[in-house]
Amino acid sequence: MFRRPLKQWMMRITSYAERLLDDLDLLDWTDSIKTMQRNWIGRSEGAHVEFRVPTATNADGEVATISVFTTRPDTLFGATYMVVAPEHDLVDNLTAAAWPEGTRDAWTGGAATPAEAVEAYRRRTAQMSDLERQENKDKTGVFTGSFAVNPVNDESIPVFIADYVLMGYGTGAIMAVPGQDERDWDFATKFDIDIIRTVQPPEDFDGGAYIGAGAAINSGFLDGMEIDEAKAAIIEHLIEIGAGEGTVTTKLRDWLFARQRYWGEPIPIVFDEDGNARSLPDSELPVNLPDLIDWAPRKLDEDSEPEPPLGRADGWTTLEIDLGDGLKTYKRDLNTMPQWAGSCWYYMRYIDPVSTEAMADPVSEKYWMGGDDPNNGGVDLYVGGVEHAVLHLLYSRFWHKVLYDLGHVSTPEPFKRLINQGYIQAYAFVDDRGMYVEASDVTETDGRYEYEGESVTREYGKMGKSLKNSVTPDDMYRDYGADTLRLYEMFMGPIDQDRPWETKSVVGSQRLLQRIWRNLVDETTGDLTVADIAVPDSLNRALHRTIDAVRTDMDALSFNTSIARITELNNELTKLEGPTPTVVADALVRMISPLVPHVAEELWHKLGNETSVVYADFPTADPALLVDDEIEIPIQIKGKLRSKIMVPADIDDASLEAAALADPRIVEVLDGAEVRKVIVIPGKLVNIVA
RNA sequence: GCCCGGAUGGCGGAAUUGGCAGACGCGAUGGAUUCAAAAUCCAUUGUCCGAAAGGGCGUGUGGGUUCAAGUCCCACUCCGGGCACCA
Repeated sequence: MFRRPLKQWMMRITSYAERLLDDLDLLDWTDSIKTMQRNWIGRSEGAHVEFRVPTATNADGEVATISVFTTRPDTLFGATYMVVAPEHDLVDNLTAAAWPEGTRDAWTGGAATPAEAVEAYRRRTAQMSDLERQENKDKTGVFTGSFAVNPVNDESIPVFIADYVLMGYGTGAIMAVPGQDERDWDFATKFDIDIIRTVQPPEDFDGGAYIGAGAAINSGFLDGMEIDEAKAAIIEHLIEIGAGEGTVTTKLRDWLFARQRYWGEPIPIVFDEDGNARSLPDSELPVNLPDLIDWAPRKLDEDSEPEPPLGRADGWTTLEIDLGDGLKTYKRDLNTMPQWAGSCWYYMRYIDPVSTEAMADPVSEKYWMGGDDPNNGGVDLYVGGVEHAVLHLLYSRFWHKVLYDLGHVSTPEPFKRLINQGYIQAYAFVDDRGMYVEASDVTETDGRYEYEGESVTREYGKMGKSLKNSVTPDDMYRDYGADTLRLYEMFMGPIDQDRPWETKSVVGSQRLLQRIWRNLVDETTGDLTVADIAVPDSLNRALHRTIDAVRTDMDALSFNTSIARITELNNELTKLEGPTPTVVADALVRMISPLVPHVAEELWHKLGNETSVVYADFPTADPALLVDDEIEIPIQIKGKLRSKIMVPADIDDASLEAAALADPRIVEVLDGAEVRKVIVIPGKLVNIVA
């Protein structure tokens, strides 16, 4: 195995970073997903600062300058060394011919010259995987032999290379301020570099780097300023002396959009004999994958040019075409697109799956995406797992914004409302070596768990191979049917909450369906037990309260409480003597049809309907039946419930207070005590302070 | 380490703006039905004291605000998820 840098296609998502951040405000998403996206984009404000290295030159032969990004320009006076990433372009230029006089042994990595030290360190870094680099937080590095000049005080400070500075973030180089940065503190301590505090820590502070608030010290004209003030002042100064400016950086990197795989959309680019990329005309699109029998990559050694699987497609890798300057032979790009290429905009095609001219007909697009109010448009409801929080949902937003800028879609955002359904989690079991064991083979006796005779401890987490705790719903489907499975899953709890897969109470969902069935159908004969009779008043009120509640709850995707309300209504039917009134049966079946489509459909047809229940409207509550003439009001004394009274629903506050104070139970409890205050919440309660 | 989310009976969970904690279901207990059982139906079920009426306590822990706190504020604990040398 060896690592090889490749030249590949990138999408410049970073140029959309600000808009991806700002437009989160347009979205009806949870704060946690928005936060994850914000953190992923990782916007931070700071400054660029230029450090001259008088002894080195850049590629143009001018005096080399190292540009750094910092969020703490106010600490510039405390910069006692610099670090550039080992992969940084300037490293070769910065590497001095010999160790300067007085170079400490620890800085040289044991090498005779800076060039040798740098070479050895870079080789070591290149051999480490990114993972190893992240895991090993011990600071390492070597001195380049060069010194940079701190632009604010002309101090000479040593320049190191070290792998704790990442090429992919900021400028790939830092000014190190050990007094105010923990990583720099660790490095400076290990390599015996000066530490100058530039923020006054509190008196009781006895730690290393101090990153809290405080007044500037040892910082010339900044002394005494608080951090924000100092930042503004130093940036102004840097601009004046031409050594820097305020700037914004993001963690978000450009998006690597090429894969060296067979399965994927081929990239519609060809190369001429000089290696210039040319895009293919519409008439050549789409570029289809060639048939390949063997798509394993060719065997390579360290010196050969890497080649993706499509390189094996003889007869496809080149084509003859006239791209405006005569018939010529071109080489195709052999990379394919990542899976995101499709998932970023697939939803657009649902709008119009038949158009051969466009992604979607613009009129349909505008209608379905709500483009009449662009800032409020997008897919009405997108339900998906939280695992898509930062990749799919960010790429997709970016892609959609590009289409928006090109005028192909009418809204700046693809998904208006997003719901993340919770994970179904499961218990996992660990043996005494700390290894996970197959959860399905664990047995429980009296709250203790055993696996192959050994005692194991129970944990809890996301289902998957690593925890060996996956279960499938197949058994439940086989034993109870699809409707019961659906109903149970929705009844288990709020849609967005993680919860354990626990199957003991599924029988309750099955019972509900059976009880609904028996309230409408005679089990022995299969005949309807529904009659076109008047609905008793109390049942009618219960029906309309249920309709009202279920409508509200379903709108809120609160299926568990919807089901509870339906259960209550059905319990009323169970208590009812005689047949079920038709209007109740009709409304009940309409209400359950989104939850249990198969059972509902069958009942719907038994009720005499010819067309499918999916075309039936959801029932509507009669507002007149939602209000009662008399209501029950709880009466508290000093916040404790002491009695309840029935009063007319439209009672005024004074009468309610009088009724409460006249209640025999209250009179008894008060026992003549002085009433200091009475709080009346109309229609809710009365609280007496005595 | 940092950022999100969560904690309510034996269990899953319910509770618009602070306003009757425990809806609905599971489990459990008792009863009806049955030769018997399953299934079904009815009743009880936070906990402690009490025969009952009724009362004390009670939403992870400790404080606070309020007539009133699961809900608001402060400080923690534990659990789940994400990110992580990001300057």
